[in-house]
Amino acid sequence: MDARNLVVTDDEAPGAAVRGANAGEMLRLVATGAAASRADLARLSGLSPSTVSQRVETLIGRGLLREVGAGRSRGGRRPRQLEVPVDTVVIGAVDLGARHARIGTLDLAGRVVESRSLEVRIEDGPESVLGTLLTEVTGLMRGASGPGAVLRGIGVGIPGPVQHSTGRIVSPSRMPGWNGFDVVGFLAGRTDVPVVVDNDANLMALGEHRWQHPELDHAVYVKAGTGIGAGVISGGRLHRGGQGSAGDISHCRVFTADPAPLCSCGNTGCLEAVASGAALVGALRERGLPVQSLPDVMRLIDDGDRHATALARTAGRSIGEILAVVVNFFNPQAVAIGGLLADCEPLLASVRSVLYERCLPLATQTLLIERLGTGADVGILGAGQLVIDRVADPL
Amino acid sequence: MDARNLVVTDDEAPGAAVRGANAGEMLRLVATGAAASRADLARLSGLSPSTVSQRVETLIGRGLLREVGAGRSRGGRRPRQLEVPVDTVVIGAVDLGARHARIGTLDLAGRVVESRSLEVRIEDGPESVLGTLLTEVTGLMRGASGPGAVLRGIGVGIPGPVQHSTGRIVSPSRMPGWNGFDVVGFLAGRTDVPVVVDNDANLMALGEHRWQHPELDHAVYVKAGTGIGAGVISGGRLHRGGQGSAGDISHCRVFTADPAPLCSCGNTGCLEAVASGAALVGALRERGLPVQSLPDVMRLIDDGDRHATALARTAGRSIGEILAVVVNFFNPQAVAIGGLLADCEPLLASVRSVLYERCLPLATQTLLIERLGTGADVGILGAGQLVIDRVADPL
DNA sequence: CGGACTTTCTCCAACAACCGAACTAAGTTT
DNA sequence: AAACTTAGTTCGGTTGTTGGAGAAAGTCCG
Repeated sequence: MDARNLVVTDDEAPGAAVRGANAGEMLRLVATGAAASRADLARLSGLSPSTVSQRVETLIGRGLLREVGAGRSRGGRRPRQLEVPVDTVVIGAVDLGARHARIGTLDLAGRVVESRSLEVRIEDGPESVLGTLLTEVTGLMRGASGPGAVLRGIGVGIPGPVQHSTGRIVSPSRMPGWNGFDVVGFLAGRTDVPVVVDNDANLMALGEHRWQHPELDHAVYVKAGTGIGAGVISGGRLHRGGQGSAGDISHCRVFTADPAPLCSCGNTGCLEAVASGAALVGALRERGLPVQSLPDVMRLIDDGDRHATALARTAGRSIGEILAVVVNFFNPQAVAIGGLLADCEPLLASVRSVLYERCLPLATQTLLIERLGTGADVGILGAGQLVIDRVADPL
Repeated sequence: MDARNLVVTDDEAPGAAVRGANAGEMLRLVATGAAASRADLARLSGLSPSTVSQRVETLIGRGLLREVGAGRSRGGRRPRQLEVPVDTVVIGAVDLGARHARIGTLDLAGRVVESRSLEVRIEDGPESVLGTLLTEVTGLMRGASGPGAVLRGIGVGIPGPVQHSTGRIVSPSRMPGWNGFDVVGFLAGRTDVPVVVDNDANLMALGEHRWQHPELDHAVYVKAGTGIGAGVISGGRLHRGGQGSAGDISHCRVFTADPAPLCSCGNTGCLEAVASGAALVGALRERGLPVQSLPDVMRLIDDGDRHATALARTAGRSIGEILAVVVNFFNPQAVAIGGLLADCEPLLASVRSVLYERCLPLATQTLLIERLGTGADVGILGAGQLVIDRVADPL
């Protein structure tokens, strides 16, 4: 009877040991102030001091990190402080939405330098929309950054299915004229820096995970806005699935009042047809209420309108229903809800309620259920992560 | 405009490059006859000849592989044939079920040497049941294997939630007296080889994935027997989730005829209360039909009983409903259904039908939906994989 | 003030896992 | 017999890592 056999070590989640050890994460640690020196990085990343030294060297060589004098002593030699060259490197990001786009510039830490929203008419087609946005982003960059700043990459989020490997859009539901469009190809022809494209919910997941839950292995991030989507983190990495459509829960069927609403996809009772912002707007208009868009609905709820609040509760229960299956199946450590609808407390409460009611206790006992911790910039933050990972890694 | 930027290489799935390159997989390649020599292994694993040579050397040194003369020439030097020492190394496996347990011995290739079923009374408690099964397995090993055979590890599957990291059982639903039991600790005290424990659906997934879909990155395997569970493969590896409860879809709510059946968990309308073997037995007995157990139900369906078949179809639709959410959310490349109920064609057809109806076309267009390709031994095959991965790796 | 710690960081040897090229070995084909 | 083929090893090199010695630059305490 050998004591060694008593210990069944858990198979380290793949990449878990490396987490915090890739270039993007090191930059973030430095930029957030979590690490100011090589020694700090060694402690936080789990790598040996020698390795950190080496890596820092190559990052400095690439202009992605720099030394800025000595810091305060902690009882020994003073650390040589590190800094991310915020003023010389810029990343562009676009988070395209249904009616609005969020554009921004980010520094190498993945932090937003400047961002703003602008209205877009998605039906103008990809060339027009993306062309304009690209111009806006480069304009933003030139305006905001120092004269020595260099654009190193652009990340784009699309509110529809994107094949991340090719950068193409695949049969989107509310983007006429965009089907099959090669976003990466189009943009790469208009700029000389790397371009990465992904689904908006994926970018949201990436942004929220890195900035709020970097330590979690498995998490689900739901974007409940005009449409409903989700981004999935598995093993610390974005899970895109076999066809890259993972997280697309918008057409899952939910329990509804009897004439199940018809969805744009042709099916009835889809989550999107019941719980999306578009569905709420539609339902309230049918009742003769004066709502034009989702913000109007939110205002009604804030004002305590019974019908609007009831609809929000129903929407929350429907989202919760689907998430209950997701939580049981996937057993994430966190479920976070973002998008405009996440600001609606009754909706969030309903989601929580259904999750606790319909999930295994084992799955919910340590489950975090929360509102997205990051604000309107979460999408471009995610885009920044994607770009930094491509630009900084491989070391 | 730089051509390099046009190429957006897909982030290699983690481990995909290594797949087929770990020790367990090399043994399997040799044992299945897919590879007979070092050169074959190099071709199939993607590793360089020198690396393969090296690895084979260490495997031979560990007694996990051996050389057996030269093979036929293919126009050049004759290969030095390799063989897995089937007669000197044995692995024990137990796949515990509700009323029956499947036990077996496997060779280093992960193939079953001998297996058989035996009845168990799970309510006798873990000490009694596991003690008996351990005795049976060691007996099987001594009987079947050559005199030089050495047991190198034991894998155990449990029909309930298992915390794989500790080897403990956590609040199982139909296993009175097993809650919190430390299976690994118990068995390690009675044998001197490594013991690994996991949920039965996870083992099924592991077995089916390795033997039927080793090339797939993402797949879902459903066990529809007396209970309903699922095993999840993500990134080529078993996904256990944050608490190790991933795949436990038995208490997801499904659409039901009006008085939603009460589940053992206290909720109503659970998948398990509608579509599990136990539920079918119960429903048919309520109608006064003479069924004692799931095989009786299967017989009724085979005989064309209307009620039984209708119930099976309903069960299939319910399973399909949940799987539709799973497929949309997870976007696997394959969904395979095993367990006794998978032999029921009407049920399988209903699952397929609902999946194609309720999933994104993008998610189903290349999705494989099939019956489990491996038979009753799939669980112990999975257990074998788990043990081999522990015994052979790290190289 | 000076010696004894501390902390920070670098240098170097070593290691693990891998690869490619050159080479040996042992065939077959023409 | 020469020319090719296939199989396998040896060896040096690459990459990414670690650990330890030790240099650099402090603080602290008697």
